[in-house]
Amino acid sequence: MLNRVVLIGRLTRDPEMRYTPQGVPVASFTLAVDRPFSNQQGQRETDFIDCIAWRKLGETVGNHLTKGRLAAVEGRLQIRSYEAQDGTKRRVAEVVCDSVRFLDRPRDAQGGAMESFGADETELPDDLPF
Amino acid sequence: MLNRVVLIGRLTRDPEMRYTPQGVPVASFTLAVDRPFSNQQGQRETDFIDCIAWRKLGETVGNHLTKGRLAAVEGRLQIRSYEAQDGTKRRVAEVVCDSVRFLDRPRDAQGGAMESFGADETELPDDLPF
Amino acid sequence: MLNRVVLIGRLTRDPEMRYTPQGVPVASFTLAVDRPFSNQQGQRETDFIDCIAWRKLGETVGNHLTKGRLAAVEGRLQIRSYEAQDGTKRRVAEVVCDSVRFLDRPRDAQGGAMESFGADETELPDDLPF
Amino acid sequence: MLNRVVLIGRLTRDPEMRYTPQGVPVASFTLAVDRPFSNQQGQRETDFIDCIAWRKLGETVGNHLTKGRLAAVEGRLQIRSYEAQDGTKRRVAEVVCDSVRFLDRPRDAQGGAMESFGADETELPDDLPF
DNA sequence: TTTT
DNA sequence: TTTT
Repeated sequence: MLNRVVLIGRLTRDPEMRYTPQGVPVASFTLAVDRPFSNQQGQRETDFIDCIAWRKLGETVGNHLTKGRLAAVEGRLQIRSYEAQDGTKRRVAEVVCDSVRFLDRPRDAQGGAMESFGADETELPDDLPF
Repeated sequence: MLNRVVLIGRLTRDPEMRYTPQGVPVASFTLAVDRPFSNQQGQRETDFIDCIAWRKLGETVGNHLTKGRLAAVEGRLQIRSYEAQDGTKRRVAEVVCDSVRFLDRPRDAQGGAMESFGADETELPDDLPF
Repeated sequence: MLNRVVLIGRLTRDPEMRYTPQGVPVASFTLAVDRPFSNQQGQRETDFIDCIAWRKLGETVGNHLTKGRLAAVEGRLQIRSYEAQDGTKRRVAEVVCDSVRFLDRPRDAQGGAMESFGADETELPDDLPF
Repeated sequence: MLNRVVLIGRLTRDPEMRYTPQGVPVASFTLAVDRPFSNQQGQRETDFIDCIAWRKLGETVGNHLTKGRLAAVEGRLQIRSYEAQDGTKRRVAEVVCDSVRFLDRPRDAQGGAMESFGADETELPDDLPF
């Protein structure tokens, strides 16, 4: 019923772009998200979380995000089931992004504002000041 | 840049419907959200949080939610400034809803599924199973 | 850096309790979380999301939650890697709970308040009313 | 019952430190959070959201955050009611922080990791790798 | 492996 | 009262 994920982390590599047979773009990337605490050996651990972004948001991710960049992601956690080549059932967890914000390199050479993109970006404000 | 609020609480009264001059519906309601801890006097405290829902989501809220109902709200926290009658500046905080889920009365008399509404509800899935 | 998950769903079965060699309790359960949209075949899909709760929160979950119950979970998404019997690397995703709220059966026979438990539950308020 | 806020924004000024009569530190600051959409006049709007951090987290905020810094905040939305000098009831909204992450200046001169602080920071991991 |  |  409710499924909300918010992550801040760094891309482990450049996003991978794919296109459906219908030409719908989808970007895949992995965020390295440090855990808040050290483990019992005093080491900082990291979760490597797969993310996907569809359509315009996917294109924006593919065009602008690169390995090492810091990003904030909002989305929902999706569990996909599939059958592996050996016939066993496997499950894949990934965050389907509703929005992706770029948190480093806040200003580009032309002095433009920090890039920030949402799946539902539009010229119409979400609430009108009537 | 990122502004995400998730609340679960009960409506303190029936939602109030208004319409902009252009006829855009907007529902206002207040959620009573119990704090997780008791205060030093051993009393449970409650935050009364104002929420608004625009357009179709607003109509759904106005048509289905009533005083006392349990709801989960997702949205963003908005601070509006205005001038009071005495000329002083005031600020109002409210959560602009992206989605509202109804958490009690899970099945109606006809055995229908639990009602659940999102601002961006559509027949198109957010991610296509290609 | 930041890793926050909020879910509302129903338990697919009773929680499973385990204890570490040191006696630390941990409860495992799976939430069925309906997706907000129907897919292209007009079917409602569901994500089955594994959750774990440690220590006192785990005991509370084990003592009170049962198959079919509606719950709200807050936590962080953890990806664990392990080696399968066939020597291949596998990954498991699970939500490590910070808090679990029980959303149905809001009042018990004695008229007590809705049960609600957090990992950090305490008599000390998080912010003091000085 | 559930009250979760996640914000990313910039401090509008240096945090203000106070101490309760018992000596408990509390830091107050305001985050400027840009809205994702432009309004009908094509202007980007901003929400100015008051935040407070108690105890050790408050001290860390006071010691490290300054005007203009980019930060991610997790917490809960609290509505405080009080009586103004003219006898009218007023309400104040503020986010009580559970954790604050510093998002710019990711590495210090010594090459140390990005600073990141949580109210519940500890050497004990939240889940043990048993 | 799945809940309503 | 506001940040970039």
